Amino acid sequence: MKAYELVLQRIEAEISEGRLRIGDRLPGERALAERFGVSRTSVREAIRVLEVMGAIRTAAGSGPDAGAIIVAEPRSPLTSALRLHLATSHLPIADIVQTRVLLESWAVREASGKAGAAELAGAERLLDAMDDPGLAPEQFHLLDAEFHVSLSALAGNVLVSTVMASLRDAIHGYVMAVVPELPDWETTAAGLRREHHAVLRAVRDGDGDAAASLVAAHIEDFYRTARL
Amino acid sequence: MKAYELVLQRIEAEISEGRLRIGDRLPGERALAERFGVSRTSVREAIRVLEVMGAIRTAAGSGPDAGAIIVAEPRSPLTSALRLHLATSHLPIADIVQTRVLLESWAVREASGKAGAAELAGAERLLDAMDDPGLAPEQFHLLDAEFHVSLSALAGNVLVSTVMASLRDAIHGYVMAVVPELPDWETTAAGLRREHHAVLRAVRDGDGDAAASLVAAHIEDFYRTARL
DNA sequence: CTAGTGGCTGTGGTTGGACCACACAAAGTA
DNA sequence: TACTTTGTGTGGTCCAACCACAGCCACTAG
Repeated sequence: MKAYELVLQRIEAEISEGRLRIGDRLPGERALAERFGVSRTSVREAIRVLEVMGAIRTAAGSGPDAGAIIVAEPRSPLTSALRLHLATSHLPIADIVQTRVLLESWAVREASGKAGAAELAGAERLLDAMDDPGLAPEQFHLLDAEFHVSLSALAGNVLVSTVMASLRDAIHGYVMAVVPELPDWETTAAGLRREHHAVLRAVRDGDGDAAASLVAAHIEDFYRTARL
Repeated sequence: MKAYELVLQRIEAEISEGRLRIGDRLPGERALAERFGVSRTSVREAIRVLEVMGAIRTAAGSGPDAGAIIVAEPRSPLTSALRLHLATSHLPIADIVQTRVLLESWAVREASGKAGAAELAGAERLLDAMDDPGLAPEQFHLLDAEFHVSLSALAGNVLVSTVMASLRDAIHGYVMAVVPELPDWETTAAGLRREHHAVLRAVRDGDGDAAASLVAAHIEDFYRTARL
């Protein structure tokens, strides 16, 4: 077994057994190297891996925020992995869109009637912000992504909403590359706004079936228009 | 920007632009270090990350299989990330089960009628192997996992089947830990076998709705029995 | 002539040591 | 009291070696 794998295993075990919890600080790299009987380099490789996996956050310097701190950021590793495998062309964009439709329509159906006014407030605020007619496409899409993610979060499934967010992040670049090609951005945006409001209304009214089919059509329409 | 991030970015860009394709070999670590103007250490950290992300495979020695080779193994990073975040207790098992039900019932519905005899042959062979009454629980569950994954693959969505496989892998340890607690393994196994055959039959007959509800009940039943 | 053997070479894997930039904390100073 | 300086511990980076490994190749014993 490689040295960094050993370190990885040991640290993961400590997290698993609850000896390390979120917010805790790992010992310094030099201390870990000594404890595990490996070089600091190997410890660093393990730390790197944990960092890109979203399990820890590192910062130099001293003080309470310095060092390697246990966090739970499941979104970033999913996003990176998706982006990377999208790049190898072994993961068709069509599959991503299909998965989005699947997850998101399930989420809004699940959320319908279940989500109270307080939970819906965040989504409404995003829609309000998107109503600004002077918004640049880039800003619009960032808000759009946030809206869809917050909608998915209403279903209360951490995994689903995390995957949703990662899917959005991973294809964001592709979407933005295609926006300038659109024949009429203003018209497209107006349609998107209208559809967003309709979806949110269905969720608020507790009409799960309507919300699901609306959101599915909304997503599929956009990708058809964008020819992705 | 950190040095290893720069290396990561450059290599990812080369993959993205098609200059590096699956099966290609990366230049040696020493050569990359010189090309990017960083130390070999930083190159190695980037390589490590790409490795755990399932984008490359490394091997020492010489010959055609040695060095860092571009691969596409999207399953392993998802599995590791899930396992890791499962360990931090910020990802409830219930969410994973719910997601499994969601994805898998969609997959079998999609596959119903679409999958031909050739595609179904693999799944049937697995069920035959699971009919062996002397099978140990561990072996049974490995075959079980394979069956569910091959079932999901029938829908033809790479992302969905990959996520499915990762979900199974990530919770495999939890499942195996609970099997010895079951009051009567043989009875449980018999039920699982029966349900598997029923699901496969529905898929073969093109009855998507039946297949979806059968597989959903199958999964939920098992986790209820296992009290996970 | 063939089969085996040993060294050569290039690969990733690992180590120890050195230095840097950073950020806070504490001691010193106006 | 308020500011400045110094100290200390953190991660970030680099370097120069050495190891283990695996293929390749020339040499040698049969």
